[in-house]
Amino acid sequence: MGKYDSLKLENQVCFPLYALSREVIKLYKPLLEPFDLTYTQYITMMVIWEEKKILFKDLGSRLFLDSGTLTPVLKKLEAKGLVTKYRNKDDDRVVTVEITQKGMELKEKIAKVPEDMYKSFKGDREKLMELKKLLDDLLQEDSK
Amino acid sequence: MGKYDSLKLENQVCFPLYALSREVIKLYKPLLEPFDLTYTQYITMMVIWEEKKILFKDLGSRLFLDSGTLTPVLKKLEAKGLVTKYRNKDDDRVVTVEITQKGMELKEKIAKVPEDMYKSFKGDREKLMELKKLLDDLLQEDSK
DNA sequence: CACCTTTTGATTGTGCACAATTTAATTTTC
DNA sequence: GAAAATTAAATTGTGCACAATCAAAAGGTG
Repeated sequence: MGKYDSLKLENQVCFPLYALSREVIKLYKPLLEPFDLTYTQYITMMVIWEEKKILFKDLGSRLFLDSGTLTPVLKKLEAKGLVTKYRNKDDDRVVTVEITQKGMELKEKIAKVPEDMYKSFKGDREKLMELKKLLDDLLQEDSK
Repeated sequence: MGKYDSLKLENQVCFPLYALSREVIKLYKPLLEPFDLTYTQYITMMVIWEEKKILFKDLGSRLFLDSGTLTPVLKKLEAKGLVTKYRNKDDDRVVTVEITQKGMELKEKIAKVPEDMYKSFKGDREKLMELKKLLDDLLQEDSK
């Protein structure tokens, strides 16, 4: 191995991670466009659909996103009428995010997106599950 | 499996891909800061270090980045004196990007970054190679 | 050769992503 | 219980990332 081989793009692990991530998000785009959601808005809604009501702080740690990213995303989701936000009565610093009726209705309509995404995948499904396991492991390792 | 389980964040493959990608880029930050490079600038330099001279178009396809991203990145690298750009004499549309002396010198100095990154990784190295293989496969599949 | 299509890179506008700072409120400490 | 430390979210500024558009140039077609 040459002196600078470790500086070659093809020898990086992070690069295909980064590139594939962006490529997959591009695949989501046409599926989410009919629902007027970006990918970040979509994964944010996923957590809110599951929890119905969640603290801003917890939402951030679930998504690995900080307030600088999440604040404007939630403002847009609120403007679309999908969620509401309010400050805690006991502790004014704490913000709770809650699903609205309209937000729940979107969940019904959008339920086919993961299915469509999965169907469009032509490769080996075993490998995909293997990949997910490796990623989840590393992500957990990192967040410790 | 419940009706909406496929809409749960934990069941997505793309999410850990996206989240881990960002986490790893964050790990690069303190390593690249002494060299005044962002992660995107770093991987761009990687290709230019390897090729010495490369067409703008080819650089974009290597990095999976379009001109809207790459143009300003290269402007910054040029402003730092690491690369030069010039238009082809025969075809004025075509831009060539070339490494400078200062750019080559940076390669020497930065050579320890991949090593440091690898050393800082505490997990299973076998798994990391397995991950890279899966990612490279899927990325190649996608770009076909 | 004039017209049409394609190619190439730059520009514009929107939406993250995150570090750093700020503001406000709460908790801890002495 | 006032000062100090901590916490939570918002704000600010920088840097991508990409779709859409544009402008210029090259190449193909009749």
